[in-house]
Amino acid sequence: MGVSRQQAAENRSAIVAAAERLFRARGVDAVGLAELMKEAGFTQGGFYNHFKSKDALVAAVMEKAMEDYADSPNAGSLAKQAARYLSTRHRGNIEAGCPLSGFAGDVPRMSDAARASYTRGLAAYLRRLEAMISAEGATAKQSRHDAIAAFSQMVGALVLSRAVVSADPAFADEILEVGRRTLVDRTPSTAP
Amino acid sequence: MGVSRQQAAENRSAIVAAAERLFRARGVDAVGLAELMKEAGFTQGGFYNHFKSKDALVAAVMEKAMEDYADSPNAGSLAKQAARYLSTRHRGNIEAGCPLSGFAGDVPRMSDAARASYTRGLAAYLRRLEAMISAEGATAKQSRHDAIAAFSQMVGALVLSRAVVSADPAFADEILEVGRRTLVDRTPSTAP
DNA sequence: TGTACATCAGTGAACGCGCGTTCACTGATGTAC
DNA sequence: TGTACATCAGTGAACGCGCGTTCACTGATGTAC
Repeated sequence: MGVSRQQAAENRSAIVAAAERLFRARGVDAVGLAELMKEAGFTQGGFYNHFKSKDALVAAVMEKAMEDYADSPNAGSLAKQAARYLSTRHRGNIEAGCPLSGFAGDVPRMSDAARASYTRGLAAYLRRLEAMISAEGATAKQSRHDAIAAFSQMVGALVLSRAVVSADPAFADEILEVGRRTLVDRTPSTAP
Repeated sequence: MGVSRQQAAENRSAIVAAAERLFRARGVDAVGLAELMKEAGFTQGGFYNHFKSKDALVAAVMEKAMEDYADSPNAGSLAKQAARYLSTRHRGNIEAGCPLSGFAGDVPRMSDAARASYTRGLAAYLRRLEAMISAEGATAKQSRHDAIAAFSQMVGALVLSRAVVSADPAFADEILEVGRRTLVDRTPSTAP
């Protein structure tokens, strides 16, 4: 068709963005390239002008998701972050929510490149939580410990709540509620 | 071939068992019926003598996984249960480990029947944890809260550790280690 | 207890379909002179 | 600045393949008498 280099780069981004949405909502294997390209506004054949395989796209999606998430704004305090993370709104928004929980279950089955991106993304996010906890007065070591513990709690509660929400919404809400209470009311970093 | 009813029932169980292993290791979509039936020791065509569709098999797998897990032995105390749950051994054994974490990420995309089984299985497992916490002296309400919080922590830590273990094993170990410390050294149910 | 027949779990080939990937072709963009 | 040509992102049809599912057939099991 003849398209400027800038336009081509934008088109590539559109493919990655469409793929991220579809992959998160339905899983990588359940989304075909034809559907994906159509969703992004192109025909099937153009895919290989941008990626050498579907696997390469998956890696690009993970890279992009982690990059975007690193640029997302902080809530201000760990308690506020947890309250937002463990909201029904976030639970319902798997397509655009935290990719660390959205992709967590699928990552072990992805390519080396995708897993490496995920791992870097998780490390970066934990550093953000650490910084927030540090700023609230904890030691470095304690901050790291608390960040990992708090995020495990957040991811576990979100994933479990999502797993049961359609079959038992009240149960799903209870899981989020307990998570919020645990993280918000926690004794602030004073354990030995 | 002509096979007794008991033999047929055993064969069905073999199919479900093979499916559970393969589905957990590679995901439902990545496993074909031909491969699955071969793994169970049969030819492809026989599948539909036992299940009306692949979806029905998935539901049967979930039902069976939850039933088996309900029958698995307790570790004795919450601390011991957590130590076992957050071991590198359990992390490496996704095929036979806790199905609540093994399937957690995939459940939202499964059929109503599979999601209902999962939800019942989670509720049952939490009741077991509650009973253990109760026995350690907590009130009923506090036990429920603690069970949900502890299990969220366990699932989150295990899922995250599995996600990063291949790219950064030390990081993965750290996540498990923090989870164990948090659950084992926790103040025992004395918060308001 | 013995015989005749219905049942149904097994086999293995075939079905249509959508998958990931390849291909020949188009034509505006970008470069060389 | 203008012309000639190479580049390459796009199209859309086609490739082989493995998918879930269906089918006709087999023959030991289980039932009826």
